[in-house]
Amino acid sequence: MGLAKTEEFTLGQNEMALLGKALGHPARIAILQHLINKKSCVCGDIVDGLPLSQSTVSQHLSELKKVGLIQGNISGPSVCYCIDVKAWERMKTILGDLLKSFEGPACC
Amino acid sequence: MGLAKTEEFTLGQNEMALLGKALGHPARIAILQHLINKKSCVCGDIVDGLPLSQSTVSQHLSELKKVGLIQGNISGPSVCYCIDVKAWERMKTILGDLLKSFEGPACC
DNA sequence: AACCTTAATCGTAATATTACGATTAAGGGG
DNA sequence: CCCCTTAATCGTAATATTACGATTAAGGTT
Repeated sequence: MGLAKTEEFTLGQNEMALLGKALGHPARIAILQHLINKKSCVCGDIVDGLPLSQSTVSQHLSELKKVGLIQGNISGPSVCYCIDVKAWERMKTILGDLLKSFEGPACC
Repeated sequence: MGLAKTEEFTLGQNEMALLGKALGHPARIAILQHLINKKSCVCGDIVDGLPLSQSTVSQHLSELKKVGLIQGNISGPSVCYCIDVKAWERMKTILGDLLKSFEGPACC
């Protein structure tokens, strides 16, 4: 059906999944890396650094904004995007815990 | 177009994105948690623990298998799924590095 | 061999995602 | 005020994802 049955899973599982989904496209990874490296946070610069059209990049930015990982601050005619520190810390905790939670060996 | 332009991004970005995508559904998170907790690795038990049909769970299992995170071992009439230790370690490194790579503060 | 169990695959439908060009809205600069 | 720049949104199209029932294939059991 294309509609994920989110209601049937725990809040934690859904939160992890939303974070995973946000990281689930190379353009969004590239955007985050750009912001992490603090090359610049201006939207136009992000667009210039990606092999995608302005409208497509804008869509990816709004997906990242939707899960709270980035924040957009209007700065004159342009917009400055930055990592949201608290959201990043939360992701670090949530995904970090998942990654740490498996200690081998495999069961079979 | 619905077709991600993977060729235009780096291998690292694509690898991270594939891992993110694999984690991008609560059912797959639940499956991984089940295997991590080693409640059992039998496919039927995984199906019983999820609010989804057998065929849908099978699809999620095959997605996880596609990115290498899990492995299926045929055991008589049933199949035992387990975390792939090496793939998990790699994910830990790759996503862990990304998570660690941002040290605030935000630029604006 | 006939049968049951188990899990993958097929067929199908609904919804989501990705992408782009065009348009819009908002902020400066002349 | 008119124009240019900037970035969001709209409209649209192609492809992907999610989900389920039905079928298939493979392994045991009797």
